[in-house]
Amino acid sequence: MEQELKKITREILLGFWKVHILHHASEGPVVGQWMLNELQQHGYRISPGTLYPLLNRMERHGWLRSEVDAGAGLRARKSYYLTDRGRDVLRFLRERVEELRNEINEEARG
Amino acid sequence: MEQELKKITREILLGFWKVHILHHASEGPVVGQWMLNELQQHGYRISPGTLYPLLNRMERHGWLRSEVDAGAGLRARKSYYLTDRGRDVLRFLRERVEELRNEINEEARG
DNA sequence: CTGTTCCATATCGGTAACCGTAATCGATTA
DNA sequence: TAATCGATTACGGTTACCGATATGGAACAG
Repeated sequence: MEQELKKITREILLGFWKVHILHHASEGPVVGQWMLNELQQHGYRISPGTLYPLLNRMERHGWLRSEVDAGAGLRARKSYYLTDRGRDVLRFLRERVEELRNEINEEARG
Repeated sequence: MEQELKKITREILLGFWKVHILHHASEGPVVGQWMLNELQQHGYRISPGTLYPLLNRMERHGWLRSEVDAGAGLRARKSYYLTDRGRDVLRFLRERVEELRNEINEEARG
C-alpha cells in the first residue's frame, strides 16, 4: 500500500497538489517548507527535490512571483504570491476540477 | 494562450485525464485511439507518445488489464479493463477529487 | 492476389520532471 | 564559537513526456 501510494502520487496526486498550491497562494503567501509540512501531516509525502523546482517553475511560468523574506541570503525563506496570470490559470483549473468531479462522482449527478 | 494550455496540460491536466481514463474503464472498455479522439474533441491534445506508454504503465501497475481484440497482431487494437486494484485506486481518487473540489470551489462550501 | 488506404499501436531520441540525499546558509540558542 | 534549526539549493540517477516516424493488420479497389 505504500508503494501504491507512491505510484498514485507520481501519476496523479502531484498534479492535485499543484492546484492546491495555486489556491493556497490565492489566499495568502506560500512558503515551501509549509507545504512540505502540511502534506506530511495529511499523510502524504513530497520530496524537497520535487517541491522546490516545482515552485521555481511555476514562477518561471508566470503563475507565481516570489519575495525573499527577511535576511537576503541565498537560502533565505521565499514567499510566493499568485499573479494575475496565475489567477486565470486557477480559474480555469477550478472549472476542470468541477467537471472531473461531476463526471466521476455519482452523487454529484443525483 | 496555446503555450499556456500546453504548460497546464503537462503540469496538471494530464493527471486529471488519468483519473478520467480509470473512470472510463470502470464503465466499459477503453481503447487508446478513442481517448485521443475524445480529448481532441474537447479541445485538448495528448500525444500518442504519451498516451500509449501511459496505458502500458497503468497495466504494469495492475490498475488496468488489456485484451487484444480481433486479429492478434502486434499492432492490433487493445481494450483496457479496470482491475479490482484499479477500482480501489479509483475509489481513493474520487475522495481526493472531492476534497480538492471542496477546498477550491467556493460554491461547494455555501 | 497485389496495392492502397485506414485504424491503431509501438518505438525512438531528445527534453524535462521527479526523487532522495547532501550541501549550504542565516538566525537563534547554548 | 559551536551546535541546532528553519529553509532552500544543488546533484545524479531514474522516469515520464512529447512529436514524429515506423509498423502491422483489415478492408477495399482493381
